[in-house]
Amino acid sequence: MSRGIAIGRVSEASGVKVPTIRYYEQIGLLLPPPRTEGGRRAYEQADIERLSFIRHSRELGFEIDQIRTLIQLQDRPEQSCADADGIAKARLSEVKEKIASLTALKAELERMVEGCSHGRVENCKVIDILADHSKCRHHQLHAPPQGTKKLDHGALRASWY
Amino acid sequence: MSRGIAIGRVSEASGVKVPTIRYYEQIGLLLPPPRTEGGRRAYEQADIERLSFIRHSRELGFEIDQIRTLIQLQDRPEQSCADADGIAKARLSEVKEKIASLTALKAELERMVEGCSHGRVENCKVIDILADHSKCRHHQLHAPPQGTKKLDHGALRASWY
DNA sequence: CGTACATCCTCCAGTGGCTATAGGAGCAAG
DNA sequence: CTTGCTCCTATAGCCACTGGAGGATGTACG
Repeated sequence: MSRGIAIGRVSEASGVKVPTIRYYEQIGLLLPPPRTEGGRRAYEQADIERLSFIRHSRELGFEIDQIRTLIQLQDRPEQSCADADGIAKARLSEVKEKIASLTALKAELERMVEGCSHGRVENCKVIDILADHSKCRHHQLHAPPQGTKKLDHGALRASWY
Repeated sequence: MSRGIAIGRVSEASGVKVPTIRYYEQIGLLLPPPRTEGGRRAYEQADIERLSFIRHSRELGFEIDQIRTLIQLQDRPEQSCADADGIAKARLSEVKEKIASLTALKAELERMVEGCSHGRVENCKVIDILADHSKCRHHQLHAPPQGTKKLDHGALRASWY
């Protein structure tokens, strides 16, 4: 019995949801495992570890393509780790930038909320500041992170924060 | 001559790209303007102001649906601004949470980068920490923001940061 | 008046990283 | 043998846009 671990167990053990595991296989991030006679995926312990690696990387905000590179590096332990270091450093400066942006954002939102007289909309600081950009202080907040080609196409996305 | 402002001018003046303006019209965020004989959109100054409002709101990370509500409020100046205040406060606590998450993330990335011996992958702290989740410190980092229905479906999205 | 060129139009497909649903098959326990 | 759980594939949807094809319109200049 149990030649291979079922996808549900792998999901539980790795913390990656079942459809996400199948998705990772589809995009070539995870090797297709052998199947049982009935056609079900039969994984091994190593797959759980790989998925944990992927999950942790995603939690740290690395993109799928970067994770692909990191996995390749992991599979060649005799290589230089300069690339891995570079990826991590790039991510670190992204994170620093985002913290800076969000901190400026926080200041402005606080200004809005504190200035709200809790009366009617006509005197509301929240609406006021939104309507008149000149009343705000973060004019240069939104330069997209330098050196990212992938995010360029989504200039104003809320999710950028 | 110039009965109405062309979409290109509006785009320039508001800072919202042309296709995005058409998209906003499509999803009902912006009223369809009258057209010229040739079928081109003819805007007024008020549209530029509305688009500036939208852009600024997006920059502050508000979602389209929230902006819809904010616009409705703006159009009824005699109403209470409690709703606007609520939206801004909700956004503020999201931002605070994200700053906290990112700060934890930054700490872990710094630990990875500092620990890197700049040698081979087999001794690389970066790969090491990614592979073994127990070696990291942010286990409880990623509870999705409470009270957001819209973001629930993207649990691990990198863009969340 | 003709022509070159900028700007506009609609429609549709693609982005990232999944998530959800439909419609079915496999499999162990009672 | 039936109940109920897990699994399978395939497809569509999410957000907030962005980009391109292929064509129409408007304007500046000769």
